[in-house]
Amino acid sequence: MADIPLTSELLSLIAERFKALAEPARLNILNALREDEKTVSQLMEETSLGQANVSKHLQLLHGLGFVDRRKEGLYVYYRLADPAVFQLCDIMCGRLVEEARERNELFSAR
Amino acid sequence: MADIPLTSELLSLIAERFKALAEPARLNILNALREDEKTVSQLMEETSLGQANVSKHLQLLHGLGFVDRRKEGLYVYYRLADPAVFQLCDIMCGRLVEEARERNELFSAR
DNA sequence: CAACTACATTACCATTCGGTTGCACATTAT
DNA sequence: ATAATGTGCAACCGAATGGTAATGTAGTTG
Repeated sequence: MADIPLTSELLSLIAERFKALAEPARLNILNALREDEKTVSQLMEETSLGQANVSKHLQLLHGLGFVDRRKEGLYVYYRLADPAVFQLCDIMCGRLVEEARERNELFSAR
Repeated sequence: MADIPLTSELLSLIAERFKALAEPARLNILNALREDEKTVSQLMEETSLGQANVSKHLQLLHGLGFVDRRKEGLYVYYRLADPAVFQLCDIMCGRLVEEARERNELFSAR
């Protein structure tokens, strides 16, 4: 983990970032943004979440630098700012995907 | 993120694993286990956490497969079971470490 | 101007979660 | 057997968190 002392402050900062990804709703939003930048309304449709809910999650992700925004007229477009997110998910899946694939419980027929 | 459909169930499973790392106390424990396997008592000393607290965190980490245990006499030795944890932290640090290094706020003099 | 739309913000509620206390269980020592 | 030690576990409490409803705000349209 680099050659840097893991002070309790640094551990808290790392934990804070993990916490942002520790929520299905936010992972869902980030995954929707993987394809393209999207407005809050579009994200509401794709994720089936309420407006205030999506907005709140986006504020959190924006505050931590996971997403950027761009206002255009009446709409606000959000886009990924940290592609490492999916690298993290891939690693996190790892054995998870293996197990799931074997059990064939979570995926549609392939 | 692999070529696998991200069902809501899978998103929940991924989020659950991120949540395990979204806590300074657990990151502290995992980091202590990086050097070597250790007993609950040793982990209590290194992390300055209460006994029941350490035990509870270890149960959670064990349930998700992040750590393994080995009972020897009166002691229980815990060890890392998923080295990917630190790979995740490294990535998660990324820009975080950069920013911190520049501000020189979080690290002792180097 | 007023009406409408897209989004942000606040307040509130229900749930979750980290930490502690107390107790139970297993193992070792006397 | 009794005492002492290491650990697990249930119950509880206060704080944090996700979701929602209501309200505010900026920008557009008529």
